[in-house]
Amino acid sequence: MPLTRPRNTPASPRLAMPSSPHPLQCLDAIAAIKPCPRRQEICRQGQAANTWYWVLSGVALRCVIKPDGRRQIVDLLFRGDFFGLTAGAEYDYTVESAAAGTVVAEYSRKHVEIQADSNPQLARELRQITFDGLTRLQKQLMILGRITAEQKVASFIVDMADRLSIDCSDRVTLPISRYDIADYLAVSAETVSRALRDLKDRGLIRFTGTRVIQIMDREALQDGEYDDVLKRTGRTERIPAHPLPARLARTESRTASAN
Amino acid sequence: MPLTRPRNTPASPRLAMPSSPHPLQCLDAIAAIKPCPRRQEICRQGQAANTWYWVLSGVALRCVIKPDGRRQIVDLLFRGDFFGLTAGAEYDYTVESAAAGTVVAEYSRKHVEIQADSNPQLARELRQITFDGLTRLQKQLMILGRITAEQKVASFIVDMADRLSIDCSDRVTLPISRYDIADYLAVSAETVSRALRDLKDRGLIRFTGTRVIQIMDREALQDGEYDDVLKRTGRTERIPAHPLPARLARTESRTASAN
DNA sequence: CGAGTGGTTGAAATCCGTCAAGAATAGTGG
DNA sequence: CCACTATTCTTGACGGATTTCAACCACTCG
Repeated sequence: MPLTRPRNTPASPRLAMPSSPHPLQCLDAIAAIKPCPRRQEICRQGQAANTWYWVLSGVALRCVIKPDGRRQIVDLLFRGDFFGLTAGAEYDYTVESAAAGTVVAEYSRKHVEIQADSNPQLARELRQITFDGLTRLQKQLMILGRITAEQKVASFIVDMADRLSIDCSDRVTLPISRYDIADYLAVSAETVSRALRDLKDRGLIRFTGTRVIQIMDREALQDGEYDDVLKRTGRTERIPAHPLPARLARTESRTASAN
Repeated sequence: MPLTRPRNTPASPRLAMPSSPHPLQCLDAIAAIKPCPRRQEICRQGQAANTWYWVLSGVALRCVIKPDGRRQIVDLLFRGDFFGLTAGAEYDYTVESAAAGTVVAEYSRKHVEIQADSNPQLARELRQITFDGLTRLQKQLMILGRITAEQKVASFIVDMADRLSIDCSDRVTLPISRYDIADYLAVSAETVSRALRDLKDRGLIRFTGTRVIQIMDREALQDGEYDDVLKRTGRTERIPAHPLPARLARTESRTASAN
């Protein structure tokens, strides 16, 4: 399968940023493009973990079913994010697309690893990719560690703005429903709704649409409560870190399509 | 400096390494051994991430200060675990020893990476190490995602038993204080104490010492919910409205604890 | 022995999940 | 373009769970 490369072609008109190729570019030849209808399972917990994925567009949810039967969303995946990498032989999570127009590239794990054995640069990129996943998980861990639901929701908004906004407009379109946000933050959907209202009433955010938020006071959102200066330390900024492809190009208006 | 290493380390419970001695063995030459007194900082958030660490013995806490000033412990590190691997150029967490007799091995990140460039096997091992870290974080995410504090504490106990018990005696010595457990589970120390008492009163665990626990009913500890009412009632799924993944059938019987 | 740490317990206020119902929105087919 | 329906989102009320503040106990160490 020849495969149209995501880089500078299909899914999105723009997304150039031709400076650096994307991490797995040398593997395009073995990749398969897979468009996913809304709510389709891409990989399932328990299956043999033979494929690695790269999100080309849209949104995907990495989730696990908790012992009490509820769903816990462990990671949100947007364009440029990878998933499918595991420690064991099987996936220990399920990934499903969360928006129409979601497209992923599939890479054979075995082939990638063989390639990596003879390509140190690729090996480094794989390491970097995994580190990025670690960073996302740790960030989420910090959000779940917040005490009040309002703080969780506030942190979530800021995080989404950081990941989805190209410009610094502090405007963000929530990529998932309130119910999914609830499963992501481990609170009830009703609580999410109430927290958003409270944040609005307190003037920290403003709504342009049901899912479109204008951040009015980013500081207060992050700090959660009173904004002492006690935690004055180099606000660890976003880490563009590794040569991610065009991930930051025009992500803003997504979700607009369909749904 | 050839160093003695904790052979049978089960960094990843499953595919341990029966074949190779330890992942970074070929790097012993560049490692430095560092004993850490209790409560000593091993690396600090914001510092240049130039060193990778391997825990030889004892306990270490990987933690971050939350915007509200509280400490959140994001990972517990025992013998055989690695830390210090980051996506960016700086550590985005602080690691401190949590028990007397903690010893770590220090590896120069640069040297390791150079080695890995010419040693595919090492590169794979580094990947595996990182995956193990991912697995730990996801597991912790699941624990934080539990609803009640009692479920969090119960899950924590089982997790500790899995990681620390050599035999399958279901007996475990908690490696950290109630306060640290609280920071790890994002609840108050008082709640941890009460949860432990409740678990004991319900017969799910038994205390041999303040920190020594005998697990009496592992099933009940993991599943979290107590016996009757709540669980049946077909309350398996809420929100019939939105397209939840249809699984979760798994709510059926589960004999009450007894004992 | 007194100070310090770690652990436990009680009481009050608050927060959140659950249940229930109603509004707003999007999608579909005519 | 409209009606119609399914989904998503919001709001209220209530009870239970957790945080907070406080005090008290056990143990260790100088």
